[in-house]
Amino acid sequence: MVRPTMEDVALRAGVSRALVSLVMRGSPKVSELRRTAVLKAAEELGYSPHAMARSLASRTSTVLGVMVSDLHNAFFAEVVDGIDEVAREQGFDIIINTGGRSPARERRALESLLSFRPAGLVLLSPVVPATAIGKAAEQLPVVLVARSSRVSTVDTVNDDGETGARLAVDHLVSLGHKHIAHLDGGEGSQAGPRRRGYVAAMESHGLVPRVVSSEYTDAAGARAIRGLIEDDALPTAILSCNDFNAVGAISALEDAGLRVPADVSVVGYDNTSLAALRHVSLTTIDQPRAEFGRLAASALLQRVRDGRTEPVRHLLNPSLVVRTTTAPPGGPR
Amino acid sequence: MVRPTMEDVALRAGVSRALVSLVMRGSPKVSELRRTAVLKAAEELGYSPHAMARSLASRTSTVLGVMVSDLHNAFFAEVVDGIDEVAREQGFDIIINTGGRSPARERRALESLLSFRPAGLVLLSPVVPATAIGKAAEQLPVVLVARSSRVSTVDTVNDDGETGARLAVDHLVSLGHKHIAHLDGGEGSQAGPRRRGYVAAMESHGLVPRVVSSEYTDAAGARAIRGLIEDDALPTAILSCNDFNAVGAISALEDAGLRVPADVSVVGYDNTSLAALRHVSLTTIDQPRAEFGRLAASALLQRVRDGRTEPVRHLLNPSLVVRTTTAPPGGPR
DNA sequence: TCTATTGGTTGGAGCGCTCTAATGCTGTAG
DNA sequence: CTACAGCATTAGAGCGCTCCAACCAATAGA
Repeated sequence: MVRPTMEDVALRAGVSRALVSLVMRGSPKVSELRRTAVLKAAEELGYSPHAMARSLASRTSTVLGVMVSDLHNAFFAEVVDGIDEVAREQGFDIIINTGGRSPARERRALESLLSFRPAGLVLLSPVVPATAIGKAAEQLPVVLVARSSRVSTVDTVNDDGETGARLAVDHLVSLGHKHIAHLDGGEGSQAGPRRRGYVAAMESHGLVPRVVSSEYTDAAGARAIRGLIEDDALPTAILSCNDFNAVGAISALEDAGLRVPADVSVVGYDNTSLAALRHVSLTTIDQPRAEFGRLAASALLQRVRDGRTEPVRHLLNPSLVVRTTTAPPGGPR
Repeated sequence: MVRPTMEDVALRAGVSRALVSLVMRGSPKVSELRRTAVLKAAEELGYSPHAMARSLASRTSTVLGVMVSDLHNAFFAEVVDGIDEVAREQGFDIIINTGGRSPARERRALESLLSFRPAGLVLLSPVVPATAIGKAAEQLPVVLVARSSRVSTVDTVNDDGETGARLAVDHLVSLGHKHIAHLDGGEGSQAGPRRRGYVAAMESHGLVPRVVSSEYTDAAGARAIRGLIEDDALPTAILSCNDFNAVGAISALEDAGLRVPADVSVVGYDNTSLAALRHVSLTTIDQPRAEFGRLAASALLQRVRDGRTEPVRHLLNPSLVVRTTTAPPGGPR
């Protein structure tokens, strides 16, 4: 239950602690003889370096902290994949922490992450106030993903929600739809740009936008649809704020005896694995999630190693993924 | 970009470093006067303790390491919630790391986690060899979730897959089904117990078990169903190895013009959020995931703080969740 | 022969903290 | 007036490591 230290290895290999340190860090200025002796001793003792002591002594860190606001959302998993890929490539490790979508928990998660003094921090769709982010950014490089910021010291990586919404509207219009409603994401992150993009696109097509207030959940999507049906105000096409919402909308439509896409077309947003399920097969807007992660990690590493200081703002282009929930009004011909 | 140290706080508050340390750890033997002075100085400097230095000096850690084999699986998110809940309660933080279902990456993730010298380690459904786990267990308390082990030094938390499969079979039999096939999970974790439970339950009902080889994905579920249809060997009910597989099976059934549950009943396993979607509404077997996490964290903390040494084996009872994909053969009456 | 140079190796200081033992300082009893 | 608690406070060592400067052959150049 007690791990060997460098001292133990040094003793066993008959060299000094400093030499062991050099070997562990792969220094070229060690004779082959000593190197093998040290490695052998380390192996025998089951020694592996103490990352904290190392980082304390060297005043550097090879760890990137990642705060995931919601572990349940598969969106973040793919972003983390991207971060992990780049970090690993560059010899960095990542530690993850979760905030559970609550500002208080997220704050604590942030504190905890900071207490490890990582080289940098990636915050995935954080809900903490901007001031907390600004404070963190005073201490180390910070990148925000799926959340914008005016703080000039942090980098951001976002998708262009306006473009994404426009893509969806254009697709529906090209199929012949004129009555297209948007179930919006309320206060949710990125809901604003999507809503704006929808409205702008509708207007540019000379159509009347109709924004129905909703949320990022399937229950909310279903509720919104039931409301539309009650008001006898069902459009021929729906643009949901995200995939979950879209799936709820589809359920409610089917419950009401309507067929998708024959009677109503539905478009989601995010292209989660849910949308790709054969059973769901949702037309949706894809965001390059792994690319988000790669860019975030790269941005961090640029600051850490190349000492970049001017902020970077990545705005990635979403793309349309056509599956089987959209068709011309009146059904596929 | 440079964080203040205890020394800085001490200087500013006009006290010694040791006193600051006491205040930071909430020691009662500090006068109110000094305490407020120190806290004020800390606040002004934006000081927060350096977790690594602390853990190095105290030779203890308040961090639990969690290795998640696959971040994309929502199953793990809920287990982590449970771990987090207990850990937070007891003043521990958690750091997460991901292995991406590859033994090599997982090994590296393990190394990385160990290098932080956490108080204990939770491995969620790890795929690394047992020897690697045994080695880790020599250095700190280790708990395995969703993976069994014969290593006597590690604790385990699992669901009783045999019972779960039996629950599903009993449900289908009680509906009147006699031809029930199992799409199995191959080499997947926990696939064995589920398969054994299915076979035993079928036999105990005097029915002929039929195990169809499949995998834990929706594509595999669909493929298995297409195979059964081609062979003209479709049963009246299906027990899938997990929810994903079940959803794929349902798609393939519907593609073939069959109705679920009118023509074929389908039961999943895991009760993921997917199953709960109105659109899917899958009858499935629930595992108490958050409870897995809570038990895992508790087991760890017992070893860490109470010094327990005999291993603990938790085997939790799954339960049946009836939704709308099961009905008597020939359709609901 | 003496001085540089080079490559390998080492002692020691110090990273930011905790912990133990010792210190100073009251206040009360002898 | 000394003695002795009892409490708040502090100096100093040390956690496992890195890093710097010093050191020590062994070789090269003069």
